[in-house]
Amino acid sequence: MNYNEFKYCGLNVALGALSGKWKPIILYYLFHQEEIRFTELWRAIPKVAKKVLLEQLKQMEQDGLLLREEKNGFPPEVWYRISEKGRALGPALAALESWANEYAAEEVDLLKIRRKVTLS
Amino acid sequence: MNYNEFKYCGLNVALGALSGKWKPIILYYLFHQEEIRFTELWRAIPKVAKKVLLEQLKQMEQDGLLLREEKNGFPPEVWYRISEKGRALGPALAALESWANEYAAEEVDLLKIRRKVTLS
DNA sequence: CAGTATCCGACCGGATACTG
DNA sequence: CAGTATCCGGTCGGATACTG
Repeated sequence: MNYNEFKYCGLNVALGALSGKWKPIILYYLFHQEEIRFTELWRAIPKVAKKVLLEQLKQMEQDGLLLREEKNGFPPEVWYRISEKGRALGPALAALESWANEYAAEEVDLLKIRRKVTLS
Repeated sequence: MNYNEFKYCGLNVALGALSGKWKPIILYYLFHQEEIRFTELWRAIPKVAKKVLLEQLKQMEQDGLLLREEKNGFPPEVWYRISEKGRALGPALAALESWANEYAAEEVDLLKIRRKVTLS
């Protein structure tokens, strides 16, 4: 595999779909809650700006990780749920987590972490 | 698991260690090449600035993903190789890759992707 | 050859106010 | 309530020149 092949390889696609400050925690709630309303999710995650949360949800929807259901009416009511594609990420996420638990047991203050996962 | 626990969970640690534009491709070479010299790696990855490549290698070394061996003398000669901890990421990376191959078969132009994976 | 020092642009995430 | 519009600051990555 040379560089040009690598650019398109699946690993980068997967990491790209996970790239976003709040996506892991969003996935966590979607995995454990079957269906969650926007404001509920927003309140569950303190310190995230509404705009940013919406951006990341939109990206995840475009990537097919979650489903967005809008129940029309007023006031608006939007529910998010994990998609099949998103749920299929479960094993990979579990593998990452168990790796960290085995090899990086020390807690890390993630408030200080700020590294792109982006690709080229 | 509430928000504060989540901040420290293993998934975020793992994604943090993978967060960096060139880390996946660096890992690729380390997985397949046993030992690789800096310039060789640099030449293998076109379009990456030497400074940036060094930064990411240093982060990966600090995270314990790779080992850096400096053979003193002149000219300097530095070899990088995967560590045990780094190699242990293999299954998780393979899981991500197979997920992408199954669910995101369409190729994506990664040159256009630029999303942080960062955490909070 | 490996690494450092600068400078810079782009982008991401944060804060706030506003709309339908 | 869900979403948009602005504005802003920090940080990451890119380019280049330089050093030991």
